Amino acid sequence: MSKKVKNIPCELCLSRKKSLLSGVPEESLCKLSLNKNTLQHNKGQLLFMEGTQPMGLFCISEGRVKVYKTDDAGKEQIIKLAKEGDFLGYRALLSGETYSASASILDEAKVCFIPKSSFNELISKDIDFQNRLMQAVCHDLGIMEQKMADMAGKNVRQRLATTLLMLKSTYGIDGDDEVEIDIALTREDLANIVGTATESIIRLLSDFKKEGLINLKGKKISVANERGLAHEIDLL
Amino acid sequence: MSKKVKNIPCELCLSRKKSLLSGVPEESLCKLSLNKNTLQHNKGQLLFMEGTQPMGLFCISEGRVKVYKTDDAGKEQIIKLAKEGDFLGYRALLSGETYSASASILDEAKVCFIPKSSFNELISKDIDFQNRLMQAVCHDLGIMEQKMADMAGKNVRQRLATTLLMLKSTYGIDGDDEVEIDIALTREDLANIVGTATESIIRLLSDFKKEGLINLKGKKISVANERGLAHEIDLL
DNA sequence: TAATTTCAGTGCTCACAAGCACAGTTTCTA
DNA sequence: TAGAAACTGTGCTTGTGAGCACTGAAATTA
Repeated sequence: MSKKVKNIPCELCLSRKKSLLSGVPEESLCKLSLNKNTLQHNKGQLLFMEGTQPMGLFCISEGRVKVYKTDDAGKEQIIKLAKEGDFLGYRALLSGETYSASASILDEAKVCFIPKSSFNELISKDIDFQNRLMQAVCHDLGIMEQKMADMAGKNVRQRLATTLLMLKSTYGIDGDDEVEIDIALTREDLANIVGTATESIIRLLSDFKKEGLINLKGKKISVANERGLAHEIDLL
Repeated sequence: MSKKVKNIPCELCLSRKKSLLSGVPEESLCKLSLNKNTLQHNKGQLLFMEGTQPMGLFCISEGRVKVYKTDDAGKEQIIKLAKEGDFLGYRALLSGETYSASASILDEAKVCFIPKSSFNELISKDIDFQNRLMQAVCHDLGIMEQKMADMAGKNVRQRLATTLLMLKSTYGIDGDDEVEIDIALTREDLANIVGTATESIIRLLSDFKKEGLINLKGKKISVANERGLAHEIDLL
């Protein structure tokens, strides 16, 4: 279940430094803090649902969230993963459309909800913030174009290698001679990122392990040979 | 080849009504007209290339343009098609990155080039324009997310049907009992939109024709049964 | 801690779609 | 307008990856 917890003031939030709010003056942050709500969510909890109207913006203070579309057949495609400091739901808010995807919690998370009006006020008053926001949206668009092209042009093996490298650089914890990917994803989640069947992911992960590219300890995946994985992507 | 032609003043341009410039006051438009250049391009001409630095914005006055990424193997994936009134290159300009794709002319076209400085001035002086721009970018992001999910979740037949319906609604000319798709695409272009091999497109088009969904007259494709095509997409 | 559910892993089969080779057609262009 | 080049169309073969059925392991929950 989700429950309301004591608000984490934006001006004191550690995740803020990683977010688009990092350059916003303290005065504006305090104002934001007054109007927002911090909620604690459990694993599996739905944050928002495809097709519904956005009422505000979500800012992740702690934990991980997956954003996904569900097709007519019920299969989900994960659009992106979000972590502490990330904004969610701004696309729908800014385009004036309904949510084009759903979001749900991957592990226990604290998420702040900023009402639409407060967000709009921040945008209109802070030109710098608005510019950074525009920059971020345009960057995201570039990422998404690349993902689209990858889906069309790369095979499952190449896409899995791409995904593992992305996960490593975002959620990697450096170990002795390997980097552990620290995010709670099932094989099914991984399949829904890569855009393939769960069985294919399982088989390919075990191939990668045999080839010394990765290591598997239960759900935990570690990258053992980054260059090798990168090599899988371009030339095969 | 590309050659410079007499500038089409923005305030008089017929394509402007369809563009993001439609709400911009005449005074700003005149200023824009003074600093821009109108160029006439032939089929095949490159407008900009992946990886290069954007120097300004392209606005299509006449004709059609394809925007595409080229992968390591040399295969191109068409990201989007642009027509009169569409802006090109704003993503790179606004994110401060290099072009993430190339653009080339599909048939004879007139394209205006607006230098970066003029575009930035317009943005900073016209809040309404900036808001519409943000809205447009966010909308594009939603489109691209959907395309990514389609690539992952739909088969080639479904994706071709989706593409044909999109082309119909954008480039369709109503005929007696069918709608002609009025854009000069080769079967290879179509394959590069759908994300498949040229042979597959050829075979599927001929299947669709046999099934009475479309008609083919040389390069021209006409949609004969829109509902039938739509039915191909969701339930199969 | 037993029972239930969810998740990981494996073998097997089959179909979609890619790729090659080649023939015929249309469109450039010299 | 003749020749070249680009594009369309068809047959054939092959491999990737999806889907099903099932076993075993791990994680929840009563």
